Amino acid sequence: MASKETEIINTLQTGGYRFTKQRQAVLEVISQNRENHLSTGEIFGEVKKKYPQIGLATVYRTVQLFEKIGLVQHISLDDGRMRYQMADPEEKHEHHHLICEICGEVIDVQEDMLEHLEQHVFLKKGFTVTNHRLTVFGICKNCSNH
Amino acid sequence: MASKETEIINTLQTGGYRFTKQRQAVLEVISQNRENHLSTGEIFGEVKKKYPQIGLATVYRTVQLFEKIGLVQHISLDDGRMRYQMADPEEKHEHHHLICEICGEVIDVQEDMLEHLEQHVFLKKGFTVTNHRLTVFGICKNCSNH
DNA sequence: TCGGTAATGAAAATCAATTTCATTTACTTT
DNA sequence: AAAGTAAATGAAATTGATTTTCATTACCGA
Repeated sequence: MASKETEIINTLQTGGYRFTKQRQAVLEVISQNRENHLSTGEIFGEVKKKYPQIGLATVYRTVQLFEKIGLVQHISLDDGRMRYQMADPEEKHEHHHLICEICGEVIDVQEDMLEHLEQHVFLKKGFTVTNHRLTVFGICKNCSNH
Repeated sequence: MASKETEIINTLQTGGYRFTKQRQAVLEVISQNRENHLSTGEIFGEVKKKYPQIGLATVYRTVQLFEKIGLVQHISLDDGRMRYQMADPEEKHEHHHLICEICGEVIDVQEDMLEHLEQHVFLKKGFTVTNHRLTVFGICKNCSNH
């Protein structure tokens, strides 16, 4: 059985892409910050700790490539910048986020509560769902307890 | 009973704001394009037809003010610009959008299919929902029929 | 009408993201 | 291992949306 990294290298090579040091470093940072929803700029900052010579454009190009091959997925928290996180191959859609309006914490929600919504929308609007993004705003448990 | 516009003027004045020609023009454009989900730049373009002297910054400031007082709401279609539409005072939350991945059409979904999700998330995560945003991607009826 | 505050327009500044381009790196073929 | 070729990179310039600055103008209450 191939290791996780070997798999990734294969996926890249199949598409004619290379697994460079820079790409490895970007992947490492995203992978080690699974719960942090880093923006591209933040990823750049983390990667620079290991590879100070890396360029910002490379990070932008890399996360976009990773998203194209399904390695990561972006989320938008409406603050004007893209954030990236590892994609779960088990999930057919993006998962959802709870955003605390006080502390800004982002809590992932894995379960898909929207299965019947897809059928509903198809019947009512003739719209075939391929993906969805749900962002829920509110107050997290911590902030509720002062 | 106060007219719609009188109400708006009152809401503005209560907050110490004024109802200027520019604000009236911006409101008119958003109001007359309820189904168009105009971006701020597009609103600017429309308003300029009536008030060529209006500045872009004024439009940006105006839509943000309108959102603050609850007159309009923004939606983000992840294309890097904010869009604004009239807020429906009947709705306690934002409504939802179906976005066709082929033609880009944005279809509004008024019904709130997520009421039970709020309770579920509160019980499971201790998270109190104040608002949510659901964006559904897929293929619209037109594009399905070639 | 006067005085003060809010609002405006134009231009400059910011900020995320993209593009350009010359250079470097990494596979593939000798 | 060396050469050839295409992909990848870094730095800098560019773009596009949005925000800020600042001098000027418009509005409201005394």
